[in-house]
Amino acid sequence: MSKNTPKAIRGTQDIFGPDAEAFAFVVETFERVRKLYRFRRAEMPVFEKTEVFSRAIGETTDVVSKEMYSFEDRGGDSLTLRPEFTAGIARAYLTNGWQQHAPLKLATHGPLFRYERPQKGRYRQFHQIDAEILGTGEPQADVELLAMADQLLKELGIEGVTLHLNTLGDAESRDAWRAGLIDYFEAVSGELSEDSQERLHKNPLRILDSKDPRDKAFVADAPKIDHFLSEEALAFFESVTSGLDAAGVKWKRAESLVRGLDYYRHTAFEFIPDEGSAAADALGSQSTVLGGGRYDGLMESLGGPATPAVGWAAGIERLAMLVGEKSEGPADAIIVIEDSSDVALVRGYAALKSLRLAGLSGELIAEGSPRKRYDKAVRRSPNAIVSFSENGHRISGDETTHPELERILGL
RNA sequence: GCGAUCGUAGCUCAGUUGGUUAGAGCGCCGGUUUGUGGUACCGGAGGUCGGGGGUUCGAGACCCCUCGAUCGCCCCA
Repeated sequence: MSKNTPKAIRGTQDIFGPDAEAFAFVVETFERVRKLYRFRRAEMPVFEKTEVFSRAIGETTDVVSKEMYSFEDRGGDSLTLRPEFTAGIARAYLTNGWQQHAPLKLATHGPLFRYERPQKGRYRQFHQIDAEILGTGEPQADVELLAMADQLLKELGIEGVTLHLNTLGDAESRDAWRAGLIDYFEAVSGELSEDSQERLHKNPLRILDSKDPRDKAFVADAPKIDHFLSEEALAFFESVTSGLDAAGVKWKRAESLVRGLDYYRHTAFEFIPDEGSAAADALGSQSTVLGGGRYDGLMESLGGPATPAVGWAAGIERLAMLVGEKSEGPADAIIVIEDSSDVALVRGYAALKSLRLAGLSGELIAEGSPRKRYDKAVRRSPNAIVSFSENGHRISGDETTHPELERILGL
């Protein structure tokens, strides 16, 4: 490689080979499962006005305050490469009048951008699959969404991952809990980690998540959300959990699970690898594989009418790390031209076309030393090899398929 | 933003306390061999050792800067 060749941008990836196959497998499985649950496809722009994200996600969040790819376009507007799906979907819902379809089940996937330090399972351009149910505040929407997530992980063959579930309550419950936590941690603030002293006023809920042993000592006795839950919020959560039980979705209560973005209310959840599992090992410290929750206040922050909604997103790269080796699979047939005659090549082209019209996959090997072409074909391990020379053809591979192949190729 | 480890052919890696012209395997290209066959042998192309500066008679190796990768912290999917 010349030193003149530009390098890829930090934190971006060129995905190829088994990794690309695993990536495609995740997306294809998501597409299949999403149809089973009757979620409709939507495509949103990759960039939006910056305020779409800053207003929806919250100015003080890390995502908005230091991780966005923002730039000014030629017209002087501040635009931002989407750091997540939900805000853009909410904007689309409002600006297109999708209220008429409520409750609306949407699915999408694509690239997201966050200016973070790259790490295992974390990239600056990364990819997510995403599912949302917009315009309904019914707990059955939460159940439906989680049932789909659960089935998706099963269809991907991912094991050792558990649904961790919590409720943040409604806006009042959440605010009361937050105030309670501040009181509690303020009393011992001198003994908390530096990070948590920072978090105390910015985002006290985050302290509950801390990995620092100094914090953990106090987290166990910190006030629990359950004490602050209004009757309605409690009833909502109970109806979600009983729905999950009925739908056969296994879950685990995670009292200290919070979500980083300001818009979450009520249900919050993450699918996390079990400790010591192969999945935990494969993912490293970026362990949440799928996460989301209810965001009843989000639409209002974008100037829309109060519109309840739930959603989740999952990192395609992280899922791909868990699905195991995927390979391309063998070609149905490879056509080899075994000499340099024009006759053989012409017959090869014709055979290739017939093959593909019949719905079989295949390719042609007619380059390089004729003597070595057959070896090349063998190395690709196709189901069959059809070789042409000036005065004939030969088929190798599973003999029972030869008559069928000869019929298709007109031999 | 902070910390640790690491950058040598397309890939995986050797390269001794600093010492001539930097190596191997795989892959690629060609030749011979074989001829229902992932064979064997021979040959070839491909590197300003991530980049820049410094120390030295001499640097792939030592020092500084920089870029990148990997793994943690943070954050999150």
